[in-house]
Amino acid sequence: MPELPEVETVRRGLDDLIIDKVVAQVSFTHAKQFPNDPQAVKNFLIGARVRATGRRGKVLFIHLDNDYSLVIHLKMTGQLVYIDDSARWGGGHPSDSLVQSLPDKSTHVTITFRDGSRLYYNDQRRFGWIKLYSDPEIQSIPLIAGMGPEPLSKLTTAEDVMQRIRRKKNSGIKATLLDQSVIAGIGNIYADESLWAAGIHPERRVFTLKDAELKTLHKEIVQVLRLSLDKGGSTDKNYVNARGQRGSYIDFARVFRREGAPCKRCKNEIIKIRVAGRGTHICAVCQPMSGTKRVRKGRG
DNA sequence: CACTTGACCTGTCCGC
DNA sequence: TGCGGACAGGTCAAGT
Repeated sequence: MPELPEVETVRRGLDDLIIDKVVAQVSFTHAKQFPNDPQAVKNFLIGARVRATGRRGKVLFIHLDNDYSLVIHLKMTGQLVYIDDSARWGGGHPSDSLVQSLPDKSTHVTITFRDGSRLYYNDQRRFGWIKLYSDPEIQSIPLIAGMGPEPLSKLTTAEDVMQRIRRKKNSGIKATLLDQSVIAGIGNIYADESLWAAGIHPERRVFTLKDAELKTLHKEIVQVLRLSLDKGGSTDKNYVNARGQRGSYIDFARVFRREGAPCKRCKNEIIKIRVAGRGTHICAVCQPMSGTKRVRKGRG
């Protein structure tokens, strides 16, 4: 489930790998994954040069030199993997097996560049998509237009984030964190991780949260996203970066997928419950519904 | 209007 | 060993 750290890791990889490449050819298996007018693809994608990469929340951009961009959402199982001859024959890193085996049956879009290198879009469950937009159109994509602030941007203040969360007064705090219009880029993993770190039960209604709790939550969101970025994101099952390599944040996770294991703060057993329709991992001692529990610094 | 639930998909795991 | 069903979760549409 690529969230902000995973998408940003892919973006950084692409930025090293595909800038200045010229698109020569595009193929796809399902129009739902690549829902583009063939004429627009022919006119504005084929022959275009990659100018820059970008990201907004969990949405990835490949900006072309003609004021068009590929807009990409990996959703749950999407991968963007770049392969050239040096990766195929010279790599030597642990992801070689994946690199060697592409394309495979999960490859739904293949972009071939003029130098023969390729960008594969793989998506086991086919929830994600790649779409060509003119740059002005991007702003009118509802998801983009309504998206909340970037949590890691220096321009985003704790006060702004807290105020946006407060507007969802009757919602549960986890549902609020997952709402991309409140804050961009958080998904199930980092919602659970940051709520544990802040000592807040995911079912707490927003109006019950004290300012100090929201302030701590904001701080922990920033820290957990930064840590994950540092670890190259989380690979649960599918996620890999643009070179086909896995991320290692899961090894550092405090609650996510740790049900049955001891809480790293109080040794109580981590349990899995269902909140906002999602599997949710908590320490019921550190994250009480009452919200009166004082959270000490974890060494997590 | 505010908020919650179901649909979209397919691979994996569990119980029988 | 095979099979049905639950489960995984980001976003949008539909429902309460």
